[in-house]
Amino acid sequence: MTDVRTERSSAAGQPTGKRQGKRERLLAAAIELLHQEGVERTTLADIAHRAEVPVGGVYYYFKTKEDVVTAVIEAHAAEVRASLADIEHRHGSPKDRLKALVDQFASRNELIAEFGCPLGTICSELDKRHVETSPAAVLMRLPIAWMEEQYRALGCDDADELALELMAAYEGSALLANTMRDPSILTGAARRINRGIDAL
Amino acid sequence: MTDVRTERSSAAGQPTGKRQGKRERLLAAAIELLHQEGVERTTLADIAHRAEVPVGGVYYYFKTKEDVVTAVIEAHAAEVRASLADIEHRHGSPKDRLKALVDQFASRNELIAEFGCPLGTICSELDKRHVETSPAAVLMRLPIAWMEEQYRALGCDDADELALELMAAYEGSALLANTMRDPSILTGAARRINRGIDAL
DNA sequence: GTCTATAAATCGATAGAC
DNA sequence: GTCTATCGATTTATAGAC
Repeated sequence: MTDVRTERSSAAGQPTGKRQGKRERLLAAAIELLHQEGVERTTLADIAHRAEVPVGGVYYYFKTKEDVVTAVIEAHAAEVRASLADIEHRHGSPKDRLKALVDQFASRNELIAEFGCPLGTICSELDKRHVETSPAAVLMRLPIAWMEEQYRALGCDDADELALELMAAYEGSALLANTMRDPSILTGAARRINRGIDAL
Repeated sequence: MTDVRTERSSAAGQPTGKRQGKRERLLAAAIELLHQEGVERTTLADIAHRAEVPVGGVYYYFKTKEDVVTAVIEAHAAEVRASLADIEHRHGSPKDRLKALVDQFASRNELIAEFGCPLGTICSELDKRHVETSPAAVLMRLPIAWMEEQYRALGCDDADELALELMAAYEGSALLANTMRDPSILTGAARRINRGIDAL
């Protein structure tokens, strides 16, 4: 639906200097499809087709489907880390930083009402593959640990609980907004969360 | 793992009087597996095997896999309705009723940390089947509408928002508890929610 | 190094035996 | 009415051609 072309013709550190952005296209397609269609319902053929890459050719860039999932998780983690670093760079006070994160959440309300939170849905789905430690759990811990830092900088003793509460409020609202297909559930949640931050 | 045998040898309104509890066993197995393994990962063979019914025999009791899913949703809805009716019967005041619901949530913390909220996970997963109105959305609306009634009886103008907030806090905490495999996230959430109800 | 053709396995569903 | 045997479609993965 949306055009996610992060093309960069023959750049980056590939061994041979003869690569177009095929791996990047496959990864971008996988990120979209795993979010919109779900991990289990997305086939490698779907990914290859959206990336405009030959169907069997996926296995040249990824060993297995689980490798694709791992790459998607790492891409999400990199994006979250970059977002948090950007917020830290743009805002000095912990309160402003927390509210900037809430604002950033709010900028994707329509997408989340349609397909759910990218982090939340993938965590929920990957939990069903009973691996010891879910590889998606790191995605959740990134923003939570960061929020805990901010709350701690504000002098809150229960910084860990406040961070969990904020994330839970957001993820729960994302689930309800997605289930009811109603983005306004997320705007209401953002308003309440911001009010709580101001009242600290 | 847990024994869900709602056996009732040849009862209920079947056309012929010659039915053991096979359909009931299949439904009970489906309820468990859809929760623990997920909708997409659960096969009809898995369900038949857990119900100790011949593999192909599922199709005598259910037309298609989607029919099984529909039956599971309806079973969940019936259970939720029964729980809410029971709470209304046992408690007179809206505050006590809301807190009784939170207590009931809390009684399943370990199960939820292991497999997620049965309602939340099925809503999240079924949303990926882009049907107009998700059949699982009714599951979410049942407790939300009921909570809204209680808040309205307490004289809250923003009863709808309070109900959404409570449900979101619970579902978000369930997702985090499941992702981190930590039931204490749910006990912390329940404590906060109860505090909010008392402060009304 | 890249991709086509195909193997191997799995799953939903059906036809028909008992 | 109940269930066995099997079909057809799909999907992951590989072997090997170019």
